[in-house]
Amino acid sequence: MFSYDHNKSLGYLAGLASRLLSNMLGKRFQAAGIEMTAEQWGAILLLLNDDTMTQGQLGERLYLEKSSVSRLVNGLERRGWVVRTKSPDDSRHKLVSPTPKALETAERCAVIARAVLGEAQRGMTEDERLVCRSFLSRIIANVETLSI
Amino acid sequence: MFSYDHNKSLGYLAGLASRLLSNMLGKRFQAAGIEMTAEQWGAILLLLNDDTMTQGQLGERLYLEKSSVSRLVNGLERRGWVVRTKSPDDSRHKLVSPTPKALETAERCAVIARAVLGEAQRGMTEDERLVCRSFLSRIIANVETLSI
DNA sequence: GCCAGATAGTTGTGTATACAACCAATTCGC
DNA sequence: GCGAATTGGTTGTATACACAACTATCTGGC
Repeated sequence: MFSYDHNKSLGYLAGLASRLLSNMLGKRFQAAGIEMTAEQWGAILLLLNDDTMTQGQLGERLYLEKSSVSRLVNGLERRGWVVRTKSPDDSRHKLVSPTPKALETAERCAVIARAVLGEAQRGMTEDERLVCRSFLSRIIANVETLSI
Repeated sequence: MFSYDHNKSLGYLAGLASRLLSNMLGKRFQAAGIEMTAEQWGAILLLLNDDTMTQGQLGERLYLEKSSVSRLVNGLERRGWVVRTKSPDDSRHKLVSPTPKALETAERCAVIARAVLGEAQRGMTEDERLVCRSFLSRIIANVETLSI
């Protein structure tokens, strides 16, 4: 007989957890009147930390293909959370910078995101959180090294 | 100043890990001449274990919205891996059953999937794997209980 | 029995993502 | 310096997903 314990597979569980978390975060944002998706939230956080980066750098940090970054930034720009400018050094680069409006919105999002993460991880010890974070980080590093 | 350690966030790491794993799995399938996506693989595994289920049951197991299941099954049907029949008991239900071709393909996919998972988790102890699996399972259970 | 409400699935639409093909700008080999 | 290769971004296309609106079927209250 065929057997494969997919339900126990790390990939399956990680995908499920992240999908459910993203959905919940998006719905909570929406319920608070904030038109931000979970993915936009991830990008805004990077931009508020590093202030300005090129789309390529954003893609490296988010592990996104450049076309995905392009469309992601379109959404952020449309909502007025970032501005796109051509780099004076290399006019191929587009510099993406967060606006004051992004900061203001992110303050409210952070409260919601912390709450969701906290509720999702309730009952877990700090030690477990650390093991899991480290595990996932190493998975990411390992998969990056794999070739097709 | 604004600060939020998103890079350390479980949701971020889990999303990244699962996305990279899905991409790699899909590419490996493709390289082996198998036209199966990671998502189809997840569904096929469930169907080969339980033989026949309704789309609703499939959605419950995969945590997918019914419209997503509908389109997922479309893809599986198109490739001849499942057949859809109306349930005789309740003609609203569509029964989804795997075909012999699905079993044959899955045997080959399982080898690839085990290899990818193994490579992704290399260097990790069995104990860490267990902690992480349990952690993610509890995250999923917790998020399910949350209300908007 | 019948009609209102519930349930299963499909289709329309919008977002997220990858890959391929393309354009524009830069850099490198010579 | 100039043409070729490289790099950064955009657009076209395809898959994956959610939500809303719809259809068809079933169930329960009466």
